[in-house]
Amino acid sequence: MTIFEQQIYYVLKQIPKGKISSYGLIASMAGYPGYVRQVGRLLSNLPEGSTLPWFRVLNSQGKISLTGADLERQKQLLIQDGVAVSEAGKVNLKMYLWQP
DNA sequence: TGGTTGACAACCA
DNA sequence: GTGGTTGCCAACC
Repeated sequence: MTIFEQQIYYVLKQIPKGKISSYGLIASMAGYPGYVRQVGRLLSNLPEGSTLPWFRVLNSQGKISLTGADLERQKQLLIQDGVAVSEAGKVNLKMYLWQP
C-alpha cells in the first residue's frame, strides 16, 4: 500500500452518491496530476468485493472506458446511484460531475 | 536497458 | 461530434 494508492482511495471515497468524476480529476485532487493511467491501473486491480465507488470514475468525456460486460456492470451501478447513463455508457457531465 | 502497453487527457483537423 | 497525434508515468515484458 503506497501513499499514492491511499490518496486515490481517499479521494474516491469523497465522491458523493449520485455524482461522478474523472480519472484526471481524481489524480489531480490526490496530488498526482499526470498519473491518470496509474489511477486506471489501480482501479483495474481492485478486488470485485471492494466497497470503493470505482464506478463513479469516468474519462474526461464523461464516458465509461470499459467494454462489454464490465461496461454493463458499471452502468448498472451508476443507475442505482441515480445517475442517468446512456446506452453508450455516457453521462451528462454538466449535471453529475463532482468537484469540491 | 529498452520498447510496449494502458479503466487517460489535451490538442488539433 | 469524431478521429488522429502527442504527452504522460509506472508496470511489464
